[in-house]
Amino acid sequence: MSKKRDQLVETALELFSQHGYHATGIDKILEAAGVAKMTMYKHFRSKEELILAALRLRDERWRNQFMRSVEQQAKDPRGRLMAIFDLLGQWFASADFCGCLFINASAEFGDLADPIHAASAEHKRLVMKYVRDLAEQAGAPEPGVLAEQITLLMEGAIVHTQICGHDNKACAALAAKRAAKVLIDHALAAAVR
Amino acid sequence: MSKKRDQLVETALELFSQHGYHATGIDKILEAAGVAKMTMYKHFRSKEELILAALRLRDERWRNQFMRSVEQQAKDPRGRLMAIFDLLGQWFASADFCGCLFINASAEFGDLADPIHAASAEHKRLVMKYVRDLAEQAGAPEPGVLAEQITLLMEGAIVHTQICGHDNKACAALAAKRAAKVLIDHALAAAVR
DNA sequence: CAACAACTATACAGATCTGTCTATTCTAGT
DNA sequence: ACTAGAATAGACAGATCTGTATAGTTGTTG
Repeated sequence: MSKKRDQLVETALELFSQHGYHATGIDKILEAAGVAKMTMYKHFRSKEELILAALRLRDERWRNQFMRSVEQQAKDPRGRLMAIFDLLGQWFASADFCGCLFINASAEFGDLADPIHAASAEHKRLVMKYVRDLAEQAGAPEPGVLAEQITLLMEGAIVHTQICGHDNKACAALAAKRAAKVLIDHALAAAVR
Repeated sequence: MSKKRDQLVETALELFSQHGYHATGIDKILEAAGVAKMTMYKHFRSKEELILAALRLRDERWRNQFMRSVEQQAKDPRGRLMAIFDLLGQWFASADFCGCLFINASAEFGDLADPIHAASAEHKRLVMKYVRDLAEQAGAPEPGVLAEQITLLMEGAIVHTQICGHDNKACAALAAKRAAKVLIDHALAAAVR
């Protein structure tokens, strides 16, 4: 489509990740992207729309990479559920880890009716649905419950790492993985019975 | 101490909870608290110091109430670990639930060196230490590991509820509780062996 | 070349933000 | 009742924010 538009969304994504949404002014994004202000307002009606566009891009990219990595890391559903936490560990260890953009967005835009908050909720819903599908394939008798438990561990690990730092190499991811193993084994053992 | 100072911190706490830190201007706080601007700047050098004071108050109150409730809800350490999630459920169901102020602060002030971020990290450290003590009393062979797992579930439940809403009565708290039960039983079973 | 769309630079409006200054009033302790 | 400290209102500076308006510059395509 438009090259300038892509540059804008890309730059916005980076700056929002690093400094948050309110703290990142339009002018900073424009300067970093090398785009004139009027060009931006041709593409986006407001800052809110730019945020939403950035979140859409992030959601698409993150989920695609997440699902692709999970599926190439293990072939069986149970292994894939476990692989989730290895991927989190890699993510946490990356230099540009700034936490989850959607969790951060929900923190800044707390109103449930806010479109930005709604976009975050939708992202989490989609991630959880994917985990649920894996749990179902693995034969969990209550895939929804297992998926929610695993999702809680994921979100907890993300937040904990963001707050307490990721010096201790993916510590939270390891703890989450151990916990997930117990929960998965427990759920699948109940299935066999 | 100073009545006006207390009003300021109290009001700041409420507004920061509802609208976030950057989005809440000094003027809004002053108006809501019924305090003049110069009075505030007599007590606090800057907005950052007001935020830190609000977080200190919150940390003290939240942890005190949390520990008191946990300890009166159950007498044995294992029951207390489980009781954590009943308390979370009550918290989530309260009308003024806005997520965890410290998680939200870390989202807005992402820099680990930021004093506000550091205050959040310290709060989480203290909460986890308390959980660790409970795990130790319960006889967990690796109390640090169990504490981290439980903490991850707590933070996950908080974030998930904030993002996805708490209509479905403390749903995330229930899922977390079920997961915690499995993890605790697993840890303590290993201890007996 | 001509025409049309995309983009740019720059100034601007109007609001809001943090923090300062001054001059006045309230209030509590001796 | 007097005085010192606390709090007040309100204006102000200077920065920054979102969004608009204008006029000029590219670049592509027929």
